[in-house]
Amino acid sequence: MHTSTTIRELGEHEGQVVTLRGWLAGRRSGGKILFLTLRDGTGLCQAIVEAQQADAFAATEKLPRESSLSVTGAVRRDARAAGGFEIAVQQVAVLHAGGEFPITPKPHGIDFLMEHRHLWLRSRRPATILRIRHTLIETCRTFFNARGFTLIDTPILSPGAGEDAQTLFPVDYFGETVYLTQTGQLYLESACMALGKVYCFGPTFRAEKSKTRRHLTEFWMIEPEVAFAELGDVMALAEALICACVATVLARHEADLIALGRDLEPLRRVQAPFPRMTYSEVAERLRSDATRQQIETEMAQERRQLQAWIDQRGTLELKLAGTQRTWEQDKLQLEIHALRTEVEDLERDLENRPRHMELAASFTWGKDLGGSDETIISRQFERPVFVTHYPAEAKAFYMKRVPGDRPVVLNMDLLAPEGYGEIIGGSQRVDVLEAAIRDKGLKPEDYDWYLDLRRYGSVPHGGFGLGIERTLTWLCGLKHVRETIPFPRTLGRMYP
RNA sequence: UCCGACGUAGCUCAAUGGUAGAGCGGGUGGCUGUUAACCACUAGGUUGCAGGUUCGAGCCCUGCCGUCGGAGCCA
Repeated sequence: MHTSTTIRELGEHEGQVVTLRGWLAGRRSGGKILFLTLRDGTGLCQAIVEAQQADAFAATEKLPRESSLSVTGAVRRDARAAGGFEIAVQQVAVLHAGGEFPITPKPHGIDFLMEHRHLWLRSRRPATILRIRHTLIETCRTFFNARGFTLIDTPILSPGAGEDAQTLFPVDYFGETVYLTQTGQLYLESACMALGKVYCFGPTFRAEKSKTRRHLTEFWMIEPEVAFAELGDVMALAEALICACVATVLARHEADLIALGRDLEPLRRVQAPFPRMTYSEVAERLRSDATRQQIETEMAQERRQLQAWIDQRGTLELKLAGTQRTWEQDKLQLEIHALRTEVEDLERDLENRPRHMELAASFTWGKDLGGSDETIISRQFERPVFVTHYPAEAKAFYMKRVPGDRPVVLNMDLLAPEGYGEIIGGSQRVDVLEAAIRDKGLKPEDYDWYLDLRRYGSVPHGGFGLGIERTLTWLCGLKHVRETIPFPRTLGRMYP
C-alpha cells in the first residue's frame, strides 16, 4: 500500500510512489502511451501509462470519461505536464467504469447543460463558481460573527406573507395552507429585541413569474437586524460588508476570477464610501437628457462592438475555409461559436435598449424601480450605489415612514455597478405598526405576534437582506444568476 | 399574464420551396510526449407535435408543446 494523496499536494511527493483516487477527466493516446487527465476535486493532473504496464494500459485504454479509478505511480516533475507534475502509472484500479459521459469537452447549449446540471458540476467552470460561492458565504458569516452578531435560524414554513401574498408558495400543512418563507425578517426582528445584533442565513422562496437573468424562485439571503440602528447605520453596515466580500474574494480567487473571464479592475474600485442618491434624484436622473444621451452613446458603442464581432467572425470563417489541419479548424470553430454567442447576446441587448430607454424616460414618481432602471443607474457609477427614500406606496409595511405630501420610507437599495443592479434591500423599521399594516390592506390580526414587538419595549432598529446569488453573479461577472447556485430553481425548471 | 426569438443526428450547427450534411462525441484500426492531440474507416435522422398550402415543405401558414430572453414584480 502506498501513500494516498491529492492532486493539490502532488508536488510534495516528488520522487515517491503515491496513490491518487478520482475520475477520468480526459484521455489522449499515442499508440503505446496514454495520457490520462485525472480529476479529484482538488485539481487536475496528468497520468502517463506506457504499454509496458500492460495491466494498467488495458484497464484505461478504453475507459470512458468520468469513470472513477485509483492510480498508483511515481510522481515526477515535468514541464510538459499542466501543473508541473505528473504521475508515471504502475497500477490502476478501476472503481467504476462508466457509460458514455454526455458532457463532452466541446461547447454545449445552456438547455442541455442545465438538463445535466448534476453532471455539469464536474466541469471546471461550475466548480470554480461554487468555490467562490463558498468564500462569499464564509466571508459574510465571519463578518457578522466578528462584529458580535448572533446567528438566528428563522423558520422556512410560515403562516402568513412576509411581503406580498401574490408571490408566496403555498404548502399543505396537515390540511392548512402555510407558505414557504420569503424573508426571515419578521422573526429576526423578534430575536433582535432579545439579542441586539442578529442575522439569519437561509433559503427564501418567491413565486414570481419572472424569466430573467436576475431571477430564481429559490435563492439564499443573508439578513442582519440591529437594535438601535437607524438608516445611516444600516447603510454603513452594508457598505462594510460589501467591501469585505469584494476584498476577500479578490484575495483568494484572483486566478479563478480571471479563469471566468472577469475583469478585475471594476472590483478593485469597490471602496467605501459608496455614492448615495435618493429615489427622487434617481427618478429625475432617469428622465434626464443626460441619461438618454448616455444610453444612446452606449447603444452606439454596442453597435460598433457588434459590427466588430461580426467582422471578426467573418474573418475567422474565411480562415477556417482555407485551413487544412483539423486541430486549427477545431480552434477556429470554437472561437466562431463563442463569437456567435456574444453576438446573439448583444443583439438581444440592443433590441431591448429602446424599450428600456422609453421606460426610463417615462418614469413616474411612485413606481418602484424596474430592473432596467436599476441597470441604467448602476452603469453610471464605478462603485455600488445606494438609492434611498422610496415612495411608501411602493414598499413594504414594515419600513419606517417620513411623513409628507408623498410619504417616503427610510429604506435603501444597493445597486451593484456595471449594470448588475440590486443586490441589497434594507430599511429602518416602522414603529407605529398597526396603521401601517392597515394602510397596505393587510389584517392586523394576522400579525398579532409581530405587533407584540411594538407593545413591549420597542426601539429603533433596522436591517437588510443581501441576495447571495445576485452578489455572486456580479462578483464573478456572469450573465445569469442560474450559474451561481448548485441546482437552480427557475420558472420552468425543476430538474434535476 | 403579456411581448419577442428559437426548436434539424447523442452534442454544436449547416442546408434559394427541389436527393437531409459537417465537426465533435461513439465504434474499429494506426501512432511512445500528448496538452479540448492526430490519421483512416464506420454506425448514427418520423427535421418538437398536429393540421394546412403546394407537383413538391426542414424551409411558407395555423394551432399546440418545449427552450431561451425581456416586461410587470423582485434579492
